[in-house]
Amino acid sequence: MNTNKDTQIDEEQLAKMRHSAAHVLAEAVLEMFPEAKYAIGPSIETGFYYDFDLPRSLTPADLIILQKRMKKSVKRNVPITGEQISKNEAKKIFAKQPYKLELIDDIEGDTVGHFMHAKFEDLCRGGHAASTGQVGSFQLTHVAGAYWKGDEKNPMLQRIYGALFATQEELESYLTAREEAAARDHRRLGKELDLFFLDPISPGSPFFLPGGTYIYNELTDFLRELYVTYGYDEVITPQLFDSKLWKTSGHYDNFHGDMFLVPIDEQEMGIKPMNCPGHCVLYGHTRHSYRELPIRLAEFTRLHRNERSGVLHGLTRARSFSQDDAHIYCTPEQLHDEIAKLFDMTKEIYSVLGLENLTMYVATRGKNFIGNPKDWDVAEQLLMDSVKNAGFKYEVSEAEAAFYGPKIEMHLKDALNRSWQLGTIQLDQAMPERFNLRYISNDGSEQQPTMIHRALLGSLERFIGIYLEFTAGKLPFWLSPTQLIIIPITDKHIDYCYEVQSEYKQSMINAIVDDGSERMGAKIRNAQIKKIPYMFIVGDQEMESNTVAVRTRNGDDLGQIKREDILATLIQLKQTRTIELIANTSEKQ
RNA sequence: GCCGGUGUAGCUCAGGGGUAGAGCAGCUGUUUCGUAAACAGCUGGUCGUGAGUUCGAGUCUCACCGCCGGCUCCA
Repeated sequence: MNTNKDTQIDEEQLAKMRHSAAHVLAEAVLEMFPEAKYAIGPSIETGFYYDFDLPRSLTPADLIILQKRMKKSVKRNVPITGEQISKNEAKKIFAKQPYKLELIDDIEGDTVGHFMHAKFEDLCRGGHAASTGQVGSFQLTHVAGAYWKGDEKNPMLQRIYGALFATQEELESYLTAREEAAARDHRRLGKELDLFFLDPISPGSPFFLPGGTYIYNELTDFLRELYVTYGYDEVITPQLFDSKLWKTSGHYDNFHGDMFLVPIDEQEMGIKPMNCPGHCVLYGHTRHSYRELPIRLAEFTRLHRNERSGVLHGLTRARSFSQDDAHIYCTPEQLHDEIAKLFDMTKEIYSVLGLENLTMYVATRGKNFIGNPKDWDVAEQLLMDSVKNAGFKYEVSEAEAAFYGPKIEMHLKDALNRSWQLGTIQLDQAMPERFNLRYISNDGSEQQPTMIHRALLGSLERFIGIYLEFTAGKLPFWLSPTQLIIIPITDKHIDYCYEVQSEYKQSMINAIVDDGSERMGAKIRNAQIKKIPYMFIVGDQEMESNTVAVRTRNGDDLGQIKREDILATLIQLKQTRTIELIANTSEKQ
């Protein structure tokens, strides 16, 4: 039930409230620091922020003070008014505000918006609540550094973030949800479930424990099955290449800062950040007929990128990672169908994983690019048509393409609503040109193939990270490192447990026996914490009737089930890669 | 890389100039139990690293490293 039915707040109104709260925040900051320089303060998805140039760094205590001052301003409930004024007039008003002066010059036209409430005035395009009393419920959350105009060459300002919602209830539920999201953080789950860890001895390079490795291998097994049906050939290429290769590919000029370069004897070599140049060498190693095309080369080997220290983030942003990478070499005529197949494959993969909420972006040519602009235009249009034909909605991200071609990006959000790019499909005419790749056409002439770079899950590390957050660690049966734990009620049931376990091992289901001296309740609790999909409880009754008592990690008690029946069910669950656990097998019979 | 925060046992954290602590985990016993924590004992730390201040430094200063939140950059 909506408690405020008289005041249904839509997104637009909410944005106005958030933007107004930013003004109230700036007012409070200026009261506290009269010499403060203020920059910009927009509304964002869950609230607002405002950037300031201040004489000292803010502390958490400052936020409490600022919030109190803001609440006072809200209580005074003064009207927020605005008007258009001439740029000259505005420059007088903001004479001591360098950031505002710069913004005035940036704005097109002769006039700018001038908004004020009480004594506070701001340069602003508008969109406000009527008064400070109508900004909703908010809380200042944190301070962070942010470059002026988002450019790292500019000075760094202090950005104060606030959460804001129409009602106190919504604000509180947002703040609670944020706290709960921490429990789904893949870095935390990685520790709790013994999947992986990171050690300062190699920053940004995860150690995969047996459990994490199991997930990784199950994913690649799944992809390899699809590679058979979709006609891919898996290859393995070197890790380390003479810098000549990176100069040919263009990486040396465009990706230099992100590469690990090492001197070896008299030459410089580079550890591969991508597989494409190696695949081009492999393609160019032999002559190809048009009859062989498309050639689809897949590779899972490790890539290394020298990510700047401040951006590393668990599995989702690592220096060492691998991709479900492949490069497709085809004729221009085949391009359209190849891309359509890629979307079929994408849909197949993501539907098995239960991820239906991919956001697609088409990224267009940026400042750094190789090749000619006309080819880019054609390629960009082809991608937009293809993604539409595949039934996906998409957005355009201007100037976000890789340097060698436009791309489709598939994004998903993590537990804290941060968006990450997973899969990508990229078109490339430039690299075949640079590597002088050819195929013999049906008229005997040499032609240049088109190249598609594609990774559908993207980085496997990043994917595993995001997927852990999506599932809160309750992985589907087939991806669970431990699928089944068998719990004896007393020691005399242990032999029977091991007997059951050996059946499962033979069927390639990962079952363990908890033969410790704890009580059954404690063992169940531990299994629950480890999010093991199934628990079999075994006591006298089960031994006598040749059954096991089945319980799921969701707390469902399925009762006693014949050993052969539940085994068949679980084998099927694994083979079909079913996402949900079977809550009650009796319904099936 | 930049701004801010932070670093004490495997994990979560207390201790803020004067003998390094708790819970959980681990180990050893005891307990043999029917669906989310049995009991007892024991082990475990160059307090991120290095300098400095001090009679004395987890504690104060500085530098470096890692991590966390942003910014920038990207799968």
